[in-house]
Formats: sequence, C-alpha cells, structure tokens
Amino acid sequence: MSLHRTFKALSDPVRREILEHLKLEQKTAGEINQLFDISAPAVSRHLSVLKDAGLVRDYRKGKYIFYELKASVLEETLLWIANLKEQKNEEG
Amino acid sequence: MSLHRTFKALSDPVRREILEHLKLEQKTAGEINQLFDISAPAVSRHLSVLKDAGLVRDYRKGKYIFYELKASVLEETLLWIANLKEQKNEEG
DNA sequence: GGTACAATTAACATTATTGCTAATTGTTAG
DNA sequence: CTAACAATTAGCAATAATGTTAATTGTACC
Repeated sequence: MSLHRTFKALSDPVRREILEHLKLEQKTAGEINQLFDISAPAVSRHLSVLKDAGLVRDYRKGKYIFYELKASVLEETLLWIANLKEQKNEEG
Repeated sequence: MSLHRTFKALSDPVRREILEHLKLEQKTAGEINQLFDISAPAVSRHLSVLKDAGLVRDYRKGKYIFYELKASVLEETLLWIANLKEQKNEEG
C-alpha cells in the first residue's frame, strides 16, 4: 500500500470519520451509512477507497458486509510525518 | 490550522516532496521550482496551499521569497493518526 | 522613471473527486 | 423460483484540484 494512497484516503473528512468509528468497533456498511447524511453508494465508494488504501478490511457475513479498521498501514504514514518533524542535528 | 487543511495539503505528491526538500534547508520559490517539471505558477499555488495549512512560512529577502518548513502543525496530525493506531484495551 | 528579474495572481482547460439516482449482484427465507 | 433486503456498480452532474499561458506586482539597479 503506497504512502500516496494512504494520504489520499485520509484527505476526505467522511473517510476520516469512518475510520474513527471503526476504531471503536467493526460495523456493517449499513451501520456506517446511518452515521452520515449521504447516500449508501457514496459511503460505499468511500469504503472502497479506504480498502484500496489498506486502511480497512471487509468480510461478508450473510447479507451483511462488515468493515474493520486495519491501522497497520498507518505506520508508514506516521514515520513519514515524524521524519519531517525530526530536528536537524546541529554540528558538533 | 485545521486537521483538514493539513491532510488536504499532504494529499498531493508535489507538496509532500516540497516539504521533504524544505526539511533539509529553506529555499526560494525559484529554487523549489527548479526541482519540478511544472510551471512556476503551479509551484506557487502549491506553496500557497502549504502556507494556508501552516506547514511552511515565507519571508521576502529582496527579490526573493524564501520558504521554510514549519513542522509544528504536524503534531496534531501525528496525534490523530497515533490515536487511530492505538490499541483498544482488553477488559480486565 | 525604465529595464530586468522573482514571484504571484488571473483566466481558463482538463482531470479527479464526490455526490445523486437507477440498475445490478449477492444472500436469506419462504 | 420469487420476494425482500444489503450492498455495490453504472452512469451522470456538480465541484474541486491541478496544470497551462498571460498579465500583474514587488524589488533592485542604473
């Protein structure tokens, strides 16, 4: 999963909020949908972007498709940002 | 500076690369421009987005405008991501 | 003031993103 | 097989993002 995909995925407020909800517990697409004032297809697309970025995992259980957070890819992102923040060492 | 602006600013590869260069040393708009295969106005706009997000600071020195990294706003971003990664505590 | 250079802002074209409704796919239950 | 429900994919409209060239602004130097 590329750093670019991760940053792109995180650049949308709906997707960030989805991740925040999934941090608490896994949810079905329908449950996630109810959290927002946008259509089911719109949420579905956001979920697809998150999945492509490797930020969530989904699995079907009967009629329902569950989504759960997969935070491991954030490690790379965290490192990239931390590296930018890192102080330049003064000479000596 | 909002988390949203920061994430939006970081979602573009050119802007991320600009920040990486500025981490090493401050540069003029023209110097930054030479690092990319896009027009000066395009780079100027990217710099403006970074500035609005609070990720860089600029100051004029004669004909030149210098840009330097201002990594402090990344703290909030880092915390947001770290919080997502944070393990849920098991009961007991 | 007038020329040269650095950089930005203006105006516009192209592409990407986001949202909608309608149609399709997958699963359950009769 | 059919009806009902969950969710996605298809097709399209509106908006945002990114790039270009042309025009403008700011500074230095003669």
